[in-house]
Amino acid sequence: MARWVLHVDLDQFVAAVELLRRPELRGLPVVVGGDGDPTKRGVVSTASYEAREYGVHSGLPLRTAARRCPDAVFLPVDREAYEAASSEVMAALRELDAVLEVIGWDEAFLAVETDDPEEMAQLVRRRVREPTGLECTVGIGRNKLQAKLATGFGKPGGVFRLTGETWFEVLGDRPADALWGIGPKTAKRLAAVGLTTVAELAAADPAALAGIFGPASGPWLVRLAHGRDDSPVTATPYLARSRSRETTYQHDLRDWDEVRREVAHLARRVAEDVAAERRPATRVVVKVRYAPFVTHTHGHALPAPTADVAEIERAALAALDEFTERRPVRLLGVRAELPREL
DNA sequence: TCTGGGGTCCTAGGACCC
DNA sequence: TCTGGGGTCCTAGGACCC
Repeated sequence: MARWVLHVDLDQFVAAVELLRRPELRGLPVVVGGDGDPTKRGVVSTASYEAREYGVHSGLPLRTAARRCPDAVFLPVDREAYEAASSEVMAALRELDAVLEVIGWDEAFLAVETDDPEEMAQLVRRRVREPTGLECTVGIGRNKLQAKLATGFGKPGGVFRLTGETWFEVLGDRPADALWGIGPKTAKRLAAVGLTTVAELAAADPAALAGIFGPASGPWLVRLAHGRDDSPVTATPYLARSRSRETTYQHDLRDWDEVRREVAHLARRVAEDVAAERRPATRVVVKVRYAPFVTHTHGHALPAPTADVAEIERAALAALDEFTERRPVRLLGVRAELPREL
């Protein structure tokens, strides 16, 4: 029997959960994001396939979505509902004879031993659909990278296999940012040195790219373009490296006393989250996004690791004091870093 | 009328030490 | 008379992902 990696990805997950409890919306353009009011600051969390026809997609400002698709039904984000649905899906996947690595609300890898991965993928789709009513796509690969990329070609509701034998045939002529980990900025820098497609990046000299992108990132980009990935599928429980809270205000804050109160409030919420982890924070960082969307951070290591609310609040306010520009503020955030071990 | 919230990892530059 | 070189830690910022 051969080793395969399956990547399971729920189709339009957030919208699908909403459609389950509002079947009357099926077939309509549905947009989930913010508090459901498309005149406010916020972005699209997930758009139904019908809404995507209008150019509405995740990350799009709600106001833009409303302009592109005025007839869409806008719904507020309901985290708890999605977390509950996600738990159901992951529980169903855990029933399978495979190593399960959960990588998000709506995504997971499975390491399986089988001679018929397509049959296994269809089994996965049934095992998810039966208890939850949710559809998913399954990508098949020899490693996580191949499986993850395969999923995109199987959507929606399909199964797709991508291996070393078909990698360049499927992806060679695609733009570099089709790869998992290459975004618009890196794609642009690659294009500037004449590397536009996956095949071109794969043929590039790792040492030359190390000079441009750094000693780890340069060679990694070339490995990525070859579809190489030796990271294991691991069921090891996830240990958070940080906990953070941030808020974009509907109206910019101009009063710095209010900014201080908001940072204190965010710090207390972070401290509660940290305490719930039963691990101390080692560092506290404050983020300020000014009205023109310019973002800065200041932070310090704590004198000693602590989960104490008052100490974390004090550290956050001390970090805030390092911001000397008192211009209108659009967003405030507080992040606590946690030790890697424990 | 712009651009959420919660994360991870990498890089670069300066401090500091031997 | 010219001030090396390497390692590591800390901090800020950037990029990316879901």
